Amino acid sequence: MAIDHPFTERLIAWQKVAGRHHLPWQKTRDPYRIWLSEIMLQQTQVATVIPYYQRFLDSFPDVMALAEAPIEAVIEHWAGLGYYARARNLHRCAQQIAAVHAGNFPNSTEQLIELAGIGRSTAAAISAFAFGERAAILDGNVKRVLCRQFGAEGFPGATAVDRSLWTLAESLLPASDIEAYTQGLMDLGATPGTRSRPRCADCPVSADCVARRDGRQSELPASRPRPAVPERSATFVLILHDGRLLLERRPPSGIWGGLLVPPEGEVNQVLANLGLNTVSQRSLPPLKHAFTHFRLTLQPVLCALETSSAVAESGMLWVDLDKAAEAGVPTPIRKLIRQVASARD
DNA sequence: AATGCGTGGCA
DNA sequence: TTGCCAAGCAT
Repeated sequence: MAIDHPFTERLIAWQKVAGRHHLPWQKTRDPYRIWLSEIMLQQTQVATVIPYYQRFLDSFPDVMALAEAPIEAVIEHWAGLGYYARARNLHRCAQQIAAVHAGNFPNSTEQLIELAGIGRSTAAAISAFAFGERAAILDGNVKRVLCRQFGAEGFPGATAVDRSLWTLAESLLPASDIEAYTQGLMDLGATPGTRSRPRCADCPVSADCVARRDGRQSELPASRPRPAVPERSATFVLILHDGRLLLERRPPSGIWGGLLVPPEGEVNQVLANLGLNTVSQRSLPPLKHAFTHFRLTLQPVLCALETSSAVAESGMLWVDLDKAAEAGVPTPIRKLIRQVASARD
């Protein structure tokens, strides 16, 4: 006979004495009631579900009553609970059970998962609680518990991480006591193993917890990666004349609001707008700069003016190249100016 | 494989 | 105030 993992043993023992035993859907092995609770509890907290669960059972006491009810009545009972596809699938599932299974819930995860609205985790929860089947759940609570306990890295929403967590969840299943084990996982995530400020002193598996050992409770599980920031590029025209650089002041709001920057835009367009003629134009190496919400590649172009065209437009000013870096310019512009200044020396 | 789906609680 | 996310699933 296989020996359970220490995590599994401790969790089962803890659930029996310290776990939840009086939730409305725990007083039964009726698969209908367990199924209803599992669907309502998808992405929804226990306290929110309880009143809906009781009203729903009052109106639809068994799967046949639900199957025969009009969809409008089902939706009406679901209103306010959110994720309304769950209600439509619930009704469809009841009708599938009525038609295909003669009104009796199938008693294996394999068959349950074929039904509308029942995925891998919900099928496992139903078959564990209603039929004592040895099957692994993996909901948000369990992911959090496993990531912390075993130090699993990566965002659990990513496919590869999800796969490895399922494998881990399967490997931890107990030889017996699947009900207490499954409920214990949920209870652990709900009570001591909360997302923020977990109460490790009350946790039955904190002694072996990798996150606690390393003080990384707040880092595990990893949060959703920030959406890729947009990439932008912009040409900045560095116009030099008599050892001075032409700058313009940005509008008060927006990026670099109120700061001085060289004119931005396509080179010849910028020069034409300013009524300037150049004797030379030279592209400098591009410079990357990261903002919070986008990344900018600055493409500097160095221009030398014909003397006769050295006339500044309004809103623009000439700044000594040696002083320009300190004249209230943003960091990447300061870098550019320093490069240009040192290249002239 | 990445998104959309509802609502409420929390920091 | 805003962002994050919860007993996930379907597409």
